[in-house]
Amino acid sequence: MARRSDHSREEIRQMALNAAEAIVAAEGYKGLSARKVAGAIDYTVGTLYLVFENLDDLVLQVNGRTLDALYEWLRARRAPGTDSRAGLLALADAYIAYAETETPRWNMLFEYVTEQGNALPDWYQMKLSKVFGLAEVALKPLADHRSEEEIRQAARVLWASVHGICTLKIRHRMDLAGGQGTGEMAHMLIDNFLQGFES
Amino acid sequence: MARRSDHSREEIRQMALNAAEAIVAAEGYKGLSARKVAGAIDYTVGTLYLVFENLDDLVLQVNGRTLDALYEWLRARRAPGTDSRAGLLALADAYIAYAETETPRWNMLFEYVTEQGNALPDWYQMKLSKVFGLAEVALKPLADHRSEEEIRQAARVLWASVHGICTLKIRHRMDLAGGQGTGEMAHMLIDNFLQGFES
DNA sequence: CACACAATTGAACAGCGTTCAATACTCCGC
DNA sequence: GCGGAGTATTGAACGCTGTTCAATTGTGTG
Repeated sequence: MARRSDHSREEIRQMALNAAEAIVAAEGYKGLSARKVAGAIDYTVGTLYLVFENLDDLVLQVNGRTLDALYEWLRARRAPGTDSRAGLLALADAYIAYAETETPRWNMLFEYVTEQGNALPDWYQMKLSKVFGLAEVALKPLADHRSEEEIRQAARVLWASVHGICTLKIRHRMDLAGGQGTGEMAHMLIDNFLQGFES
Repeated sequence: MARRSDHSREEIRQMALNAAEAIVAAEGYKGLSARKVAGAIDYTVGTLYLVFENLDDLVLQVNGRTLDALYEWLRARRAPGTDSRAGLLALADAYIAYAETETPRWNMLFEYVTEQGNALPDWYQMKLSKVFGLAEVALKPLADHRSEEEIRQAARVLWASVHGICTLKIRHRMDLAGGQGTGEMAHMLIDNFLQGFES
């Protein structure tokens, strides 16, 4: 076996990330293991640890790719040239659709918790703010009487709120009698929030 | 050893739940293990499996107690006899304070995911809606021109939203430059939402 | 006092993340 | 073409995990 040199370190990295994504999609976050990923790309665990610091590092890098995919998904679905309200509703619907379509992958985005409350790496924060940026842009049309900073803050509040609705629904923390759907809740949120924010 | 009969099954259950809570508080969700819990109450793993179906069952029951504790925490901190806005702000602040004070315990509440998208047991849903009910009560003073159902929905939307803000902050998904604090974000949310909801 | 019953144990199994000495290979200089 | 240097790769090993269940031990009853 050893030293086949068939793949560069970067190729192995990409193969491993692909394999990890497939495993997560098929078996969920908990189904992921170093031996499974290694087996799927025809290498052994040892090789994986040459390319990744540890399994958390691998998960973080998969999450990085998920953030990229999420950004593209949202960008492709935003409502162009419409008013703020419609733009935000489209964005919220797209986010919800992503979470429901790619649930295990989306779940992993938040199940990964840094130990000891350490911050996430810079490149990860950048990808996150790129996603948040979409909400800021959608809110911009209201910018005439609100400061740049206020818009940024409102965008983050809305984003976090839609995310919360999404989370509780998908994790079955809102399976209550007479409950609304995720989309309805997000619309109710945005409609009422914007009435306050516009005035 | 065997059959000491020192403790009833229910006593063992309570002792195990206490021990589990202490372990989670000290080492976090990932630090929890059957052997650790068993060791802490001077029994062996086998006994644990007489009392709990499996470790997920134990986690679920710890979460049940956490929901009870959270309910009491919130109830003790709500602002009595004030208007809706103040009441909701107090509730949000209390929720945020609980999450920040009892972070590992609060985290476990949502890190536990049912496999295959199965719903959570009824007794768990009951505890959840009891907590949500606090927001409904706080919103009630606006009930004159809104239906009971609308209030229920708005309460859940607000709850999920505050939860979302809390989650992203605590999991470091909003450590962005110039970011506001959790409380400020929740206040911005409630203030703007209520302006829309009241009108 | 012995028997039956049930509470309790702890070894066993398969799998986990992680490490690292040993191996197998490739490439370079001769 | 051959030997040696160096590195990519392996896979066994360690201590941990959840879970099961035959074996053991203590208690209460007849």
